[in-house]
This record gives sequence, structure tokens and C-alpha cells, in this order.
Amino acid sequence: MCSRTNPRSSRTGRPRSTEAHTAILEATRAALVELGWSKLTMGDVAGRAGVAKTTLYRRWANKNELVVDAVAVLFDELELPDLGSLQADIEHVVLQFAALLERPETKTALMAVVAESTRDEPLRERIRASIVDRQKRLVLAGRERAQQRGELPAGRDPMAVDATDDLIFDVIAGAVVHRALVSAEPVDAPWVARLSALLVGGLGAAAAAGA
Amino acid sequence: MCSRTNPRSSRTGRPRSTEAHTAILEATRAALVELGWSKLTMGDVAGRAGVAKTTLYRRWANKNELVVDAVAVLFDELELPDLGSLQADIEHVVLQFAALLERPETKTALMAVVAESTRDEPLRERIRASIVDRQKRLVLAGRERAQQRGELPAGRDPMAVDATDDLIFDVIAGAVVHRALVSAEPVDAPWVARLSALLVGGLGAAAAAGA
DNA sequence: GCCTTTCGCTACAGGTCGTAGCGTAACTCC
DNA sequence: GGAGTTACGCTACGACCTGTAGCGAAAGGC
Repeated sequence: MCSRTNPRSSRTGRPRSTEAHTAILEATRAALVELGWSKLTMGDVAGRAGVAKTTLYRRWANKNELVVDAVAVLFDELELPDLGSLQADIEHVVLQFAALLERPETKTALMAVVAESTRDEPLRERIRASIVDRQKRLVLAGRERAQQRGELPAGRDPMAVDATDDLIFDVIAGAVVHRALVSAEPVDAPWVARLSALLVGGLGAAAAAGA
Repeated sequence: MCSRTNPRSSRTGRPRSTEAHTAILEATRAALVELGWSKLTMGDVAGRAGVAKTTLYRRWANKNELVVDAVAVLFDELELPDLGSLQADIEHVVLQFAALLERPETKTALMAVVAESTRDEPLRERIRASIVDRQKRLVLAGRERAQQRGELPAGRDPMAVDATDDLIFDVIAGAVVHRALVSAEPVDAPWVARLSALLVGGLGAAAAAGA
């Protein structure tokens, strides 16, 4: 999860300072807010964290991996309380996600690391493990809950269920990111309501067609 | 559209070489393919184009603006032939868009410039004018065509029609980008069929509810 | 032919990257 | 308590990239 070469749980020697670890990640987020991605430098982060620049390189191979770790923890805030209906659940999590993307540190960092990951397979895996997969659980939970309520039919074919989960995930996350960062329009309640209605309607139509 | 300070159609003096212009943009795309975004340098592009580095800076203020122009022309390839049904039209344009995102130069450049645009308002406007708005016309055309076929009802409220167009645009473009770049899964025919069915079903359900 | 603008070239200051080497600090095992 | 191991801060460094300045030459319009 954290560092460059996992020290193989070496029990001997001086342990790595956990305070330095958290200070570095916090300094990275602060630097992202102030400077953005392109003007963020390793030396600057080290200075903010009160740490030598070499210490950063001992733990992270480069800027990309450091930023992924610094931003990943923010995505753990996302939750999916039961609000009684599929549409309400979707609207709630979308608004949460939008609020997360409003923060300058996520806004500027997320797209940048994704861009780098197109040419860096290990980085892509790191992003998938630290960020993407943690959001996918929300889709699973929402779908299962809707099935228990009877809003969606129980899926027969597990392959088809998986495919639909993946589709919904890409649609929701993609639409919100595109709206917020590319179109640069607000992800507000009216828009979220439209999106949720579209999804619920589409899922209902698909279920009706499949029955 | 192109350069740093529009020379205000100055009729006097040596004109800018259009050959150099196209050579630079082509060299930029080639460099993106080979090196990716982060390792692309202005000096390298100048060398590939057979042009002095200073010439690049006379026309583009920085790497971001150059790359936007270099990639923008690729998006002009997208077209929307009439395939007889809304779902077929959607599937066709999504597959086109996916093929575009498969190319390494667009894959790596698009997210990078979007990331930079979160802290650079002029760059965002340049992206919007050069890339985003050119895609939105496809949504308008597809929706109008579906209304003429009777697949979708004629919109009463023009505000609501605009909002739905924007929503569909963000959903389609966002989902494809997220699938291709974040989830890193193939945008193939089965997935596209699922997405199109979801959208058509959702639009139909919304129309039925609105009637 | 004169004026204007662009061109290629060279040089440059400023900044960043990522590494190496050193002595010191912290912790474990014997 | 000592030996061994690892992390730390610090400094210095070469390599590279950025963006600009200045020069003489080239290519057009009037």
C-alpha cells in the first residue's frame, strides 16, 4: 500500500517514521491545493513536511505514486446509507462523489494520475487498488439492496450481473467526472436527479425486457 | 484557433509557415505516441518537426496549448450517419469514440490537458472550443433525428431539452472515457450494446413518465 | 528597394529530477 | 550493553527542461 519496495517486514533496523509518512501525505495534499499538479515538486513537499527530499525518494519512486497515495485516503469517505429507494441511494452517493471532486486536491490530481497511468502499468494497478475498487463496492451494495427491496429483479446469470455492475459503475463515475471536470458544470441536485432517473429508468426497462 | 497572439491578420511581413505549423502538430502527436505526456518536451518536438524551439514558443505559450491543438483535429473524424434507430446511432458513435480513445496520442493527452485545465481557465476554454463542443453536436443531431422518427417525443420545454442533451453527453462521453482509461477494460460491442440499451431505456422511461 | 515579420541559431539563467555519499539516530537481536 | 541493521537529514552534484534574449538572414507586402 505505501512504499516503494516493501521492506519485507524487516523486523530489524530503525523503523520508518509513521509521523513522517502522514506528514508527507498531508503536505502533498496541501501542495496540490496551492500549486496544482504540474507545479508540485518533490522538494516543495519535502519542505512542507519538514523532511529531507531523499526521504521521499526512499518511499515513493516518483511524483505519481506519491500523489496516488496522498489522494486515495479521501475516497474512503464515501458511504452508502440506506435511504429507502434505489434512486435516493444513487442520488446520495453521487452528491458525495461530486463533493469529493469539488475539492481542488482531488480535482487536479485524479485526472493527472489517470493520464500518467496510460503509460505506466504499475501506476494503473496502484490506482485501481487504492481508488477504483473501493468505489465499486458501493455499486454492489446499492444493487443488492435494491434487489432485496424488489426494485430490481434477482439476477439469474451472475456474468450478466457483474457486467451490469461494471456498466453502472463506469456510467456513474464517468458521468460525474465528465460533468465536473470536462464540461465544468455544477453537479447539483437537479442534474443528479436527472442522472438518477435516467439510470433507474434504464435499469427498469432492461429488467422488463429481460423478463 | 491556433497561435498565441493572433497576429491580427497582419498583412505585412513574412508570413508564418503553414508547413511548419502542420509539421509541429504532427511531430507533437508522434512524440505523444512515443514518449507520453510527461516525457514530452518542447525541444524534442522542435527537433522532430525540423524547427527551432523558439518557433514553438512564438506560436504556443506552453506545452498544454500545443497539445490541445495537436489532438483537437482528431476529434473532427467523429460522424453520425443515420443507421435507422436511436440505439444503432448511439452504438455507432460510441464505438467511434472508443476507437479514438484507443489511440495512444489521444489516450495520454486528453486526461493530461483536462487535469491541467482545472487550474488554467484559458486552457479550459480552449479545450471546450476545440474538443468538447465539437462532440456535443453529435448528441443534438442524434436526439433530433430520434424525435423525427418518433422514438422520442418532441420536447416542449426547451430548457429541459437542453438539460437532457447535456446529461446524455456527459453520460456517454464520461462512461466511455472511464471505461477505457480508468477501468482499463475494452469498449467492445457487448459493452456498447449494454450502454446504449440503458440509455434508450432510460430516455423512454423518462418520456413515459413525463407524458 | 524599404519595411515588417518570421525564421534558425546560440546562449543563458533558473529550476527540477533523481542519485550518491556521509555521519548520525533509532531499533532489534544476542 | 554491544553489534548489526536500517532510516534519517544534509549536502552536493550532473543531467535535463523551461522560457527568454539577441543576432543575422530569409520571405513576403507596398
